[in-house]
Amino acid sequence: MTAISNKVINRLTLYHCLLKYTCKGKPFIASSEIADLLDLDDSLVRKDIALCGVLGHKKQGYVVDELKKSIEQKLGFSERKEVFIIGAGSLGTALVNYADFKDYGIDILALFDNDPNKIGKEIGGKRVVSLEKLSNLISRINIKNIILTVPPQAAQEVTDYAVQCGVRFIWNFTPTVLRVPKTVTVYYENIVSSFMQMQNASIA
Amino acid sequence: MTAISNKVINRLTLYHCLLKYTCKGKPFIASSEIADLLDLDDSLVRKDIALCGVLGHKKQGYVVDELKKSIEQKLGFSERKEVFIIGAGSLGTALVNYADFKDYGIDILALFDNDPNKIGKEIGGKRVVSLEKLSNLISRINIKNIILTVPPQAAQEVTDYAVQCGVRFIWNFTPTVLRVPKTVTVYYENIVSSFMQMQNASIA
DNA sequence: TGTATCATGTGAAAAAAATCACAACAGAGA
DNA sequence: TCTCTGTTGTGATTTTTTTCACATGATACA
Repeated sequence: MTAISNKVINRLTLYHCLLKYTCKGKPFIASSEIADLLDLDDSLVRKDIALCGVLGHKKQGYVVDELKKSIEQKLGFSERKEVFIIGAGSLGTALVNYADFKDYGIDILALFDNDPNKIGKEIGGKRVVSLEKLSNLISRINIKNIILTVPPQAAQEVTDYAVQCGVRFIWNFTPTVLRVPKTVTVYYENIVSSFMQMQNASIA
Repeated sequence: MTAISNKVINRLTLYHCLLKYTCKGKPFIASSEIADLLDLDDSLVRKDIALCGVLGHKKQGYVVDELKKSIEQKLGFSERKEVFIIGAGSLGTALVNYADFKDYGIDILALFDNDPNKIGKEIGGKRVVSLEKLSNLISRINIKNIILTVPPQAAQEVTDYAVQCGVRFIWNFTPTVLRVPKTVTVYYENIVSSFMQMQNASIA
């Protein structure tokens, strides 16, 4: 089981979306179809698929259902991943409501916030809890992942606290760079950068 | 003016966040500081910075203010980019409220939706407009960019319509792959993939 | 049954990205 | 003033990623 690069993860996830929504009902799909839709080289698609251990069929392509399941397995979609959201603002709310998360095993347990008007209420069926309780809850149910959707000014402070509480992975939706110990992984969901990359595509 | 790769754009944007929030007040910053915070090689940081045409100072590093401005210029943060959001659900709402967009020149003009309960209302200070009016508005004010935040089931249909209306760039927040003509660019904001990449970091 | 076709699977080559290594030299401090 | 240090800037190397090219062989169809 070789490690697989982020680029491959990204593409496999897109193939999976494609199989899930675009190819509904089709029994087979060719690498060239996937490649055309995503503007990739077809041999690259085949190599990605090979990493999932799926074999295609000459003159037919890949079995959609099998390929979809193999991607799910390879990327661990069916393993349950419990997550807390810190910051019950509109982005936190949007993520709680992101319906597809459950198909990927991403299970949001609760939201945390400091705002007394929000604490105790429910958003998207999940309870909003006082940030003070984070420490307690993390140790009790051993949560490793948090989604950070607080205002940028508060990001580092909240991060320090979360790290102290034992968090291991921080999915950072704030436009800030976080100072964390080496044992903690920050993944930057750099929304603005995405936009710039999109615009760049016009030149490239 | 050489074209610059998406990876570089991504990193430069992060450097910019860092300069904006983390380094407030400091006059200088060394490539090694940036590298440490972002877990990169310092020579890579220097090469990225060189692409912006900024020169550093021996034994001191880069002038924070100058570097920040140069990144803004290189990535075109100050050029105004007008955008429509299609889909006034919770994700659309979150993006309208994303305060930092304006610092990057991203200007959301309006939201579009089919829901009669939403049409005519305001979200985050922007008007929600009937999707039917998209064609008209696009041709009148020549909008090129849309943010797509509709439910995945509706994504392709709305995309077809938007393309027909003359849209050039689609920032796709839905977990779907879109069929578009070669003249249209889709940028996939593959939220789930980000999470998987984050988890992957534990192994890598 | 035979043949032509078309999609796979994969080595080899090319391109892109990152790392290494170090000369240069400005600045700090004795 | 002199020396030492720390940081830049960059050429060379390595690693990673992508593309190219094509042999293989299953399938459709006559």
